[in-house]
Amino acid sequence: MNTAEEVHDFVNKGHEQYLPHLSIDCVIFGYHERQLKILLIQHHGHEEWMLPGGFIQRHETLTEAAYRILAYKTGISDLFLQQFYTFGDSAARLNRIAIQQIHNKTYAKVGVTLDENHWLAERTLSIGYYALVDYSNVVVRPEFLVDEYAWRDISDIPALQYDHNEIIDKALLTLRAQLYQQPIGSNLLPEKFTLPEVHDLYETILGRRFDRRNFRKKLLALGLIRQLNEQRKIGPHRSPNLYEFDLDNYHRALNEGAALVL
Amino acid sequence: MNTAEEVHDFVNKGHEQYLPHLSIDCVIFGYHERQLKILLIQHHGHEEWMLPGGFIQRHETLTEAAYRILAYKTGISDLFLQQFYTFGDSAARLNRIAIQQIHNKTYAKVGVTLDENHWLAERTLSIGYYALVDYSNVVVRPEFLVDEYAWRDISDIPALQYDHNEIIDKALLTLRAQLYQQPIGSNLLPEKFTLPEVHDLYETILGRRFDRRNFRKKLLALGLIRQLNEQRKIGPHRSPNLYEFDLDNYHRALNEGAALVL
DNA sequence: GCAAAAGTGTTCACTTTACACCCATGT
DNA sequence: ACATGGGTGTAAAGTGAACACTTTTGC
Repeated sequence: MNTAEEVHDFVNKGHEQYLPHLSIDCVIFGYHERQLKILLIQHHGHEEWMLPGGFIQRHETLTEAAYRILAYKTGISDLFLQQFYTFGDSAARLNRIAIQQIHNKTYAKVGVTLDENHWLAERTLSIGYYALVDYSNVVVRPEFLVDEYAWRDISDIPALQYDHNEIIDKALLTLRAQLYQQPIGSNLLPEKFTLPEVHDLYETILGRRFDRRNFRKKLLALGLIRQLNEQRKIGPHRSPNLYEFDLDNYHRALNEGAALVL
Repeated sequence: MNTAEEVHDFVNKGHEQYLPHLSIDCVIFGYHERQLKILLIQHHGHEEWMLPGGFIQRHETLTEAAYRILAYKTGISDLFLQQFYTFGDSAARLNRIAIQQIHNKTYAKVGVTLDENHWLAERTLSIGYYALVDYSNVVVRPEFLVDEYAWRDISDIPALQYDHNEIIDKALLTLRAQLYQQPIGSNLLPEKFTLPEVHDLYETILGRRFDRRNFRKKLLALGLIRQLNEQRKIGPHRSPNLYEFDLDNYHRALNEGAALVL
């Protein structure tokens, strides 16, 4: 939503287009310079940050909704996107007065006050999706109600609105559990990358250290990566070899669940 | 719901008590005689079977709703219950006319016809939970709209209503994946059990064979089971030893995720 | 020549797998 | 005594973990 008019439309007629009681919240993991970050937004009139999200259109499938929202927020459509949990327990989701107040702060910008039976003020369960993106590919789209965007390091997430901290915790748990079973990486790295880059990616996401030699052996043994006959120049140091993912083996491993990590 | 009156109330005023657009469907796995079965129900007036399920009350949390529904259907409250996915993609969920017709078949029993704006006829996403129960502990509760209950072997599931076959497939996948990471069994077996019983349980759920000797070694090495000084009489054969789960280690392994299986 | 980062192989310990014979029980 | 199912140990292979020195590069 980019104009006050669109926001008015959404508030007044959104329930015709979208399903009430349900939202999608996205934990967008971006990796950059050995740091794992999450995209947060700050709505107008709020101190607290929150996860980007959206609603499900009545005519679209749930998966379509998730991809649409992600593409809208990040401009990326070819990404790793995974539903991980549906949240409906938090006290913050059951307290309608609090929810109404939060919305009213936001929509004050367009001079709207929701009454307590407004569709946006109703109890809403949230379906959590997480995405893995190459940080540097993301061009965040400005929106009328969003004052600020920020990539926050996962070790530095502030207190968020609703139960969004809990959602992030669960997303991280799921991401790490899946990383132990499935190779993830082709979405977080450029097409050609160096071994230290994949290595750092895994160490960062999992918060553990891996022996460089063993790590390389494993990736090669699984056939996930292929060494190229090129190097990268990185200043006053030895030039690292470039590698690429072997996407055939990579996707086979995704499906079969290869134990990637040592 | 046990009377026509309660059903009327539900149809006419259910939207005051329950959240629309959302339901919970339960895949209840029961293990018996080396067979893994799923509890199915058949609504009045229908050929097709379906999964037992229910709606979320406006004032209760999602988890509370799941336990309430399970306890209501099976009479069991101490069970392993796990949310595994939320379904909102199937064409069967988007076709409102088909949904309306299905409901009308059911509620014909109480002489009700839903119009197309009825809350039950709206698009509904389903949050899938699976449960593991000891088959022999379940006393299925009769309900007014439910003609039949059946434990169906997982290799013999008929075509079900809506996308319930897909839900079962996903539940099985998740159950098996979790079984590889977490020990599950204390809910599917009596307190005291023999090694062949656990062994068969695992072979049945995972659809693989395990070497008896290695299987025992593994369970004992992980400290998950304890051998008792008792045997069971099983007719004209050697009496097998009884074991019990070491619940301390068992729950530690549940949390930490011990690689149980060979 | 030196500082910084990348490259590479071997050994040891442990875990997983494979495998076959004897024992207990009831009829 | 026999049919049926349960009990048990050992050896070989494979996998994971530990470990340190050399090479390249730019300044």
